[in-house]
Amino acid sequence: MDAEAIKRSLEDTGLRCTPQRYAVMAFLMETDQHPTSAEIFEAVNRVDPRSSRATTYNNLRDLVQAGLVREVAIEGRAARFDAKGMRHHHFICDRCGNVEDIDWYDLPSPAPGSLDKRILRESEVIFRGLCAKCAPGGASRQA
Amino acid sequence: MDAEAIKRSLEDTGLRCTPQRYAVMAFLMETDQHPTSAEIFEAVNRVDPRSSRATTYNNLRDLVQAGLVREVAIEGRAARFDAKGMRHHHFICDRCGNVEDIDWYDLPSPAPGSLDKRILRESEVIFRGLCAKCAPGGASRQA
DNA sequence: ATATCACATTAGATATAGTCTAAGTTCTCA
DNA sequence: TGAGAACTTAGACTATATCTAATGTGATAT
Repeated sequence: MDAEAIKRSLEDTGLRCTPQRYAVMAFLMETDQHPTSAEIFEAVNRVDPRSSRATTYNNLRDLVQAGLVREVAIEGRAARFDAKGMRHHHFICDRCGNVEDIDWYDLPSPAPGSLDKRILRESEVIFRGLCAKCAPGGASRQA
Repeated sequence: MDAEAIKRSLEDTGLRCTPQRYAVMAFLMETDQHPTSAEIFEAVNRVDPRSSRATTYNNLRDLVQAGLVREVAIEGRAARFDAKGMRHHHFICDRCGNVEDIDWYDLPSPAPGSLDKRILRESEVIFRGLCAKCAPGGASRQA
């Protein structure tokens, strides 16, 4: 996605396209690494040092509220962030904490009645388990 | 589950059945509220003040490691804990952060290949969305 | 043009959640 | 009964994230 498209997607949600906000969004769209806020802060300031930690947090909050970014909480670790592009599920490794995207596929609804009145957010779910590196026989590097 | 059964389940995993640890486990088994560590600490000490915060955290860590308890991370909030009884999925409300159990049902695996070498943990997943209270028309109390 | 005002950024203080340390206690088993 | 392992504890510490108050920036009206 080009600069103009990012700018438009920001403004479509009522957010100004500031250099700092743009940098966060652009970085999230070009990576598939599900970075933490600290990693985003570093990446943005590596290119052109011009965003504070507070602004990085502010912008991440705004982008999540605007529905452009998803935050993924992980037990005992910093939250990770993911630009919402195409619908997809997530997989989090129980051992190293890495987050991976899983291509979208339809999941059946829970037993009728058990989710009455609840609105599932597009039925995107989080799977847990051991990633390729951490599974027995894998390279098993701790992240 | 009675006291003896809790004691046995602890010792089966190699953990001593201390009063503090027993209290944490018993509280988690009798509630369906997915409490935070602070709530567990308070509940335990309300009955008989005899556990420190550090011990509560230590025991929660031990119980999670032993596979008797599940920790559920939530963006921007304290982790919540859940005694693993019968297999079940989880639902987390995007608005109030409440966690609900969803009765177990089989989910189809992701598209073949997309999880190569990954090991799904029993295919229990976390759904996201709006709970009954927070959905439009619901009572909408913030938790 | 420029005044105004809402939106945005910033450094640093503060809050919250959770971990570590070092000392003491209790259990187990030889 | 003594030794070592497992456990508990208060309080210090760390990590993550939010808040505050001052400053900066850009859109709009006049």
